[in-house]
Amino acid sequence: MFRVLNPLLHSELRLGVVSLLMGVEEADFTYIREQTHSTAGNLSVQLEKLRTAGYIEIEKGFRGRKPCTTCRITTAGRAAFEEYVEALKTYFEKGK
Amino acid sequence: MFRVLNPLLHSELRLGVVSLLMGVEEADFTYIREQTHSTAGNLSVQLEKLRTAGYIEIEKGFRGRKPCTTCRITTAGRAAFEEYVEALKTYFEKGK
DNA sequence: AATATTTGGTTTATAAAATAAACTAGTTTA
DNA sequence: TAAACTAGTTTATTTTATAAACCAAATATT
Repeated sequence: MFRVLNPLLHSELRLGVVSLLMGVEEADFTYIREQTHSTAGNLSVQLEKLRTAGYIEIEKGFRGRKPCTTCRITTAGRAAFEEYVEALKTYFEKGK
Repeated sequence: MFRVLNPLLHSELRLGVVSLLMGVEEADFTYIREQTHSTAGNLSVQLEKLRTAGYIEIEKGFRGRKPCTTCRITTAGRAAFEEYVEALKTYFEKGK
């Protein structure tokens, strides 16, 4: 009846990050922090978890002379997100 | 962009319970435990949280001579569930 | 008829997660 | 050049979820 919800995605912030990255080529740390209304500390921790899981890639570079961390979703990340959506549906569809 | 997800509902087990109760008049403890594949201890704790929040009603009675705890969703519970669904959509709709 | 087992849970303890606070390194501004 | 800001990381704290231990009553077993 109810499918298991991938705990890595079933977190408000990580879900926001992945959802955001699903819609763009890439996004940098500051932009993600703004869009998700998260603190830098929390975001840093959650991005690292997503990276460890292989759901995103993190590239540390520079924009001008300032450091700039860029994130991109991976194929595995996309698949996990889509699977999560399917699992969630079991909580909202009538009966089944 | 991303709406806040009610933390009381953003929990796999509590979401399962509420989702289940949305579709039925009432359900007893054992049935809910089976359907959600949860342990009695965990379910007991989570039901109490939902009750405290006013999302469900819990009635302790007897079926024959055995105790039987029956749960029902409240109007507030329904509203919270529907609001949660709307909030979730912001994580899955393109752009917006 | 005593004793073991099962039912239907609750309470308490532990593990895991999210979040916040403190800190670092370098940069820009006054 | 000192203060304040940017862009984060690391560590500590709080919260949450989950599991383990427990309890009372009912039923089944020898």
